[in-house]
Amino acid sequence: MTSASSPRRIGAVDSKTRAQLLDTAELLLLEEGYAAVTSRRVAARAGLKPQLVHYYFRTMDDLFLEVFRRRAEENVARVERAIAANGSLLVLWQLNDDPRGARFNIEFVALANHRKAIRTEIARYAERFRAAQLEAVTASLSALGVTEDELPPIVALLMMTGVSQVLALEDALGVTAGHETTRSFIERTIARVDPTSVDG
Amino acid sequence: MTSASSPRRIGAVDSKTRAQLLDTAELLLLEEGYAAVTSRRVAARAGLKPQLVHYYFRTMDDLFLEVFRRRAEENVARVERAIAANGSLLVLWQLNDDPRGARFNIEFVALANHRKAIRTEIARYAERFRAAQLEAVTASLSALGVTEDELPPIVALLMMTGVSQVLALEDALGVTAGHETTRSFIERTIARVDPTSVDG
DNA sequence: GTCTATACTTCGATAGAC
DNA sequence: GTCTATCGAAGTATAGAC
Repeated sequence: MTSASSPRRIGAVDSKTRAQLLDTAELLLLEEGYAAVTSRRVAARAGLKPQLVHYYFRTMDDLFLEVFRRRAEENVARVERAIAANGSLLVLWQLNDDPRGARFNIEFVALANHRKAIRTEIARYAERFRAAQLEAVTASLSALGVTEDELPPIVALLMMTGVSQVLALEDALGVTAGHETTRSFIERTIARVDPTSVDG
Repeated sequence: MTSASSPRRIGAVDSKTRAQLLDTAELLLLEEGYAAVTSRRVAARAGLKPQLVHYYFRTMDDLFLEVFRRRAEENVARVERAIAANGSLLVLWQLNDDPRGARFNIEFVALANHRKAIRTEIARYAERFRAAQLEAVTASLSALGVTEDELPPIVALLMMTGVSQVLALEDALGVTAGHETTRSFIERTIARVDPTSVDG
């Protein structure tokens, strides 16, 4: 499905150079924010010519979408794998408590506010990711005898997601007061309600 | 203190036009993200000439900092006022559960990642804001007989902050599944532990 | 697949007239 | 305080040679 409308040539998706550009774009995104991801800067950082960016990606939006999709697919897969192996609350928390992933999210949410074409894609992923995690949280809480009334799974999940986002976000600013207290409290609480959780 | 080093003229801080530029910059920031806040676009949206932006703000960083400071001061003041009047958990939650404020935060955290000169200022504010709220949460929980062991105030605060951030962030993407459940659960829980809380 | 060359746009910032 | 005029840098994107 090589999009017939445009006469322009586009490089193969399995190209090594293409992958390199995606890696560099992601690096730049995390280090300096989405606004630093320009064709010139990505190319310079990768030691390539700027025109190659446009050879592999028709527009910069295409590049952003590919950077996003690649990591998003990996994240969903990682969560599903972890859940299949051990869907405990502790594992879910540890998957969420990932500064790099959280910063990635922040950048793309901000980018979605700037480039509307990207918003839909991110929203779709957010729903998929949410559903996968919700299933695991629901199963966990149910197995532990926690009822919907006591703590709805979606609330537990949003809390987990929210706290880990804030921790990562503040980390990026250099504000870390109370972080250790919070992390250890959460881990202790999980260990208390779910004795089967084992730290890996 | 009119910064002697530069020969360049800078407009008065109490100028009406200056305030208008700040309003417009903030509007643009919320609607289209920080990358859309350029001198040309701010001016166009305000019905003014781009050069006026540089007349009132030496650099774009200065403009961003002023937009940030203005709202930050207001936020801190609002929280302090609310706490003085009624420092209940419910009021604190309602102050945090403000989509506009949360989106403002996201944009500036992302901006801080892009413009390092702005990072320090945001971090300083984050600490101030955190301290003001922490004081109120600590007092509230203590008055309710909740011990540090049961729930450290900083943990309660980070959870509140985190959840409201995630709700606002998802709202912006158009993802709202479970939001109502979460809001009502939090409000019910607060009402349960703190019967003095009265919805306003 | 990568290069040179290039068109066009938008940006930040400044000088100087009014 | 606002205007005209203007620079130089950086951005996206395309055409066509190799």
